[in-house]
Amino acid sequence: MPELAEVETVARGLRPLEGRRIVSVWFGKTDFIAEPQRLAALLPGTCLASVNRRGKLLLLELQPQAPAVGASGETFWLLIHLGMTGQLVLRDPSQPLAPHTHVRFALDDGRELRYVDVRRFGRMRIATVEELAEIVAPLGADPLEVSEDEFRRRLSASRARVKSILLDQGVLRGLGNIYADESLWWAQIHPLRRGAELSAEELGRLWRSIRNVAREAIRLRGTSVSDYVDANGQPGGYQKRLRVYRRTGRPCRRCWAPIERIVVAGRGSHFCPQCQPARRVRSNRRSSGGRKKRLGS
DNA sequence: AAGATTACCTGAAGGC
DNA sequence: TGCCTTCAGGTAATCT
Repeated sequence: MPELAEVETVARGLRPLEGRRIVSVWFGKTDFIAEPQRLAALLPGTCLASVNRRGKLLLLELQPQAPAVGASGETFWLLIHLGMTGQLVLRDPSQPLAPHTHVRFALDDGRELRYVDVRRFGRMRIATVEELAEIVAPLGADPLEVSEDEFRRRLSASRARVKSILLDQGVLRGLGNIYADESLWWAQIHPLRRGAELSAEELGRLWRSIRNVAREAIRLRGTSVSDYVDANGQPGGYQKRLRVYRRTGRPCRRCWAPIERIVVAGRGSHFCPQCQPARRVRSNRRSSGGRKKRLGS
């Protein structure tokens, strides 16, 4: 599943192509492309000026070389969202086409950038500067750049399940099901807990967990559980580090209790029932006096 | 009206 | 063996 770390890895793999020119474009199925004609008309002859990422969205900046009739000549962006099974792979044109190859960008160095997507949950479109600003505006904070204070403020503003909040791209951009589950395990927070009921300490743990998981996942070039490969067709390495994701019934790496799976926000959610209690942990039985009083508002 | 649920899409895997 | 059902999940649309 392409999330922050996978898309970042793909972006880094495409960055060496900056300065390359797109010679021609070939299309297969186009039902996941916003305006295929616009792509077909605008892309050929453009120069790839930069490769960037915003959350899970890839931004390819394209510079027209000789402004065509009717074209403004200004730079524009090719936006690519890999959805769930999308792949962008650099290949030699002589290599056989993988099934579900839907777009091929022929480059001026003789190579070919291919978009492959079994389920076609991915999206592709052209955007002007103004359109790009509109598309990117609703996205939330970058998990690696957000301050701890800002993170706490954003999460405690919602009464939704913390798992849902982490998946909400308008709160944080780039987290998906895998890294949400993994981060909650490291922070020892149950996925059904509500954002507004998390303590400052719990939110601090979650903030740090997300940063560590995201950084480590990027370092290991993403998680490959089903389809994900980078721009060179290579799988990532973070699947070896997974603590809960798709480990239902297997022992928790911290306490040996069997990992459980429930559905939250329509997504399989994996957690340790012992390390990630559904209710806030009572501090200490022996300190008597029952549960701690919450500070009055 | 925020929060929860469903549709989209295809292949793998499990049940009988 | 083969057919049928279920599951996987990012996002937009729809429901409550």
